[in-house]
Amino acid sequence: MSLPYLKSLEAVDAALQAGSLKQAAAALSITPAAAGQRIKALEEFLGVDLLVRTRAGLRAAPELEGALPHLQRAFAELKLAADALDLQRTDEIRIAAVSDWADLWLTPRLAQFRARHPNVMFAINGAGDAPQRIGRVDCEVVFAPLEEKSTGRSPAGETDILFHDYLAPVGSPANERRVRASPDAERLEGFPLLHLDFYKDDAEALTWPDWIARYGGRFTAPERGIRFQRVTTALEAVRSDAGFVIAGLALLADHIARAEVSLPFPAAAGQWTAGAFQARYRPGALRKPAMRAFRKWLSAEAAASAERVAALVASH
Amino acid sequence: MSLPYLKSLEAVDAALQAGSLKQAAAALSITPAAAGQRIKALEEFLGVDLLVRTRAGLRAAPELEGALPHLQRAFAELKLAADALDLQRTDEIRIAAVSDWADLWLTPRLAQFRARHPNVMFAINGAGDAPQRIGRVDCEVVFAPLEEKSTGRSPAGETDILFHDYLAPVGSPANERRVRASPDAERLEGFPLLHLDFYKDDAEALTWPDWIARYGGRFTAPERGIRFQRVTTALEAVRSDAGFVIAGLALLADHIARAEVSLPFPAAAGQWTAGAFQARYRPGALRKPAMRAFRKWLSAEAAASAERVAALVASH
DNA sequence: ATCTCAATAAAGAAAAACTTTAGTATAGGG
DNA sequence: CCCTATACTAAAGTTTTTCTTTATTGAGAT
Repeated sequence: MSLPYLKSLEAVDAALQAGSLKQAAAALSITPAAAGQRIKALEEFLGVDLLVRTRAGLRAAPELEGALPHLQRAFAELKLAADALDLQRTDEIRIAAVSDWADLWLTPRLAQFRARHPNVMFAINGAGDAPQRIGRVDCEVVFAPLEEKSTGRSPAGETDILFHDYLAPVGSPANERRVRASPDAERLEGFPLLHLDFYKDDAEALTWPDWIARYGGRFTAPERGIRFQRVTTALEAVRSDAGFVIAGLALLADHIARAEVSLPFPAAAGQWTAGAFQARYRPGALRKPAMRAFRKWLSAEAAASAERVAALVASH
Repeated sequence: MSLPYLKSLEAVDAALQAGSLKQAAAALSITPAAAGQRIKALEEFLGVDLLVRTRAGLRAAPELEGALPHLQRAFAELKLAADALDLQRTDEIRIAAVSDWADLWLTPRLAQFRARHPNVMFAINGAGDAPQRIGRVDCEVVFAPLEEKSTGRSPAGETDILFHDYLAPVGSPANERRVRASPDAERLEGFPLLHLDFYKDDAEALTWPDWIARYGGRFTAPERGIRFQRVTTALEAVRSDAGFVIAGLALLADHIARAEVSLPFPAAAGQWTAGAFQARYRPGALRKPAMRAFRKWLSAEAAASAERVAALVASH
């Protein structure tokens, strides 16, 4: 028992509720012309005018009388159903992201997106202004090796590569000054080396032993020192002059720009990661306009960020 | 408050009611694949499974529980609304036709269409197997002058020209035989002339005075005699040997073929009408598949009929 | 009369929905 | 255990619907 003209009926209901096509159209987020077309299609099919257009607004035509109460109840119920399913709240974006990326990269930039899209709510790693709801996250951000397109079937959903990171030693400005004073050969002499595990699974991961071997002269037992799982905590340590750490500049670009941390050595003495930060979108998530906008924005911001790191590496 | 995924919700409701996608699809007159897609689209959008697919059929997923009663009520109400509007009965065709055409031409042929489309119901000029309903007729058949395409705007809706008619004297077979025996000059001598007003507004209308002047020799006061408004009644008069009438052969072709009436003179002694029988379809009416089929059939039948009259005129 | 606003018409563009074809899993029968 | 029938799913491509844009009409207000 297919029932055709669902959208026409919706428009009729909306028009009667709103009192004018224009307002009904606004309520349905379509143009007035489209609203008129929906209604007209049904009227033509039935060969009856369903709405009486009067100067004072719209009224139900007598032919509609029998159906109108049903219509109104039907759409009221549908609205309840939609609420129960959270169909309405299309303006919520749920993100699960590796927390360092979220804290260091996304959060500072997000204000900008939110300024442009004031009614989009976020839930990032469970926290945020969007209430907890049914359903999985819309977007997942990870640092991972690049997946071969051909490797099996893609895991359903689109994946954007945001940016690679660039690993290089980072220290506090104070420590940087001290290092600059030392001769090259023993420049790291006396500074504790901090180790960050965040990138350790990367195929091109740069460790202190690697770095020393390539650029660094002498240093006894470069593999020793405090290990950090998270970039954020390593960053805190560096800022309190605890030593140098090899970290990804992409996540720290802002801190470097604000001179909260600095590069003690030429940035060229570093290494691009093989993997990259990647955003994976749940299939279906991109149906929401808000998600499409977010994806576009995220990709653009990521590109800008990559650009900036590349410039930093080239110039420094 | 636009509510998206209306069709998805409809499919969910139908699937739960039917117990299987296949049956739901049948109920919605779509393919099972389409039904699955509708549901899947919504599930993806929400990021939740709404239906639990089990060997024993489909069940509502827990996530759906809150919404399900609303959904069911909503679609039940919609169905009521649709019934009230007769949205369902798509297989009814309402025709308003000039009654002579309906009685003499359409009705005899309609059986053939009905054989092909057994579940299409007709209401012709208010009578028929289709119940009385709201709304205007779907198709109007008139005998009228040809409208210039350019004359103003078309009166909304498509118009098909069915066939022109051919006016010529018609009589009963008995009278025909008697006429054939008479010499040409006084061949109409002694026969009452019957006058049919049906075609009188046509630009090329052929009347008895016209005919006598052109083909007929002498006849005193050819404009006198009984006048008939309708072809059917004139036909009755002719069949009871009341005299000769100038009538349209297109409507009488069957009667001529069955030798119920006959042409007392060569058919070439006649005149094509300027106007034609025309079918005007209400805008929107052709959305119904049944209407499209009817239109196609009607046009084909009309063409065949025109062909037949032309052959009759040429041969006789 | 002229202006403004809402509604309508028409055309083209965009998005949704559908069918087709092919493929996968599962239950029942040999 | 294997085969087959059945229901569902996936992907691709096509058709239909729906929407926006642009222009026009018509009614009421200035």
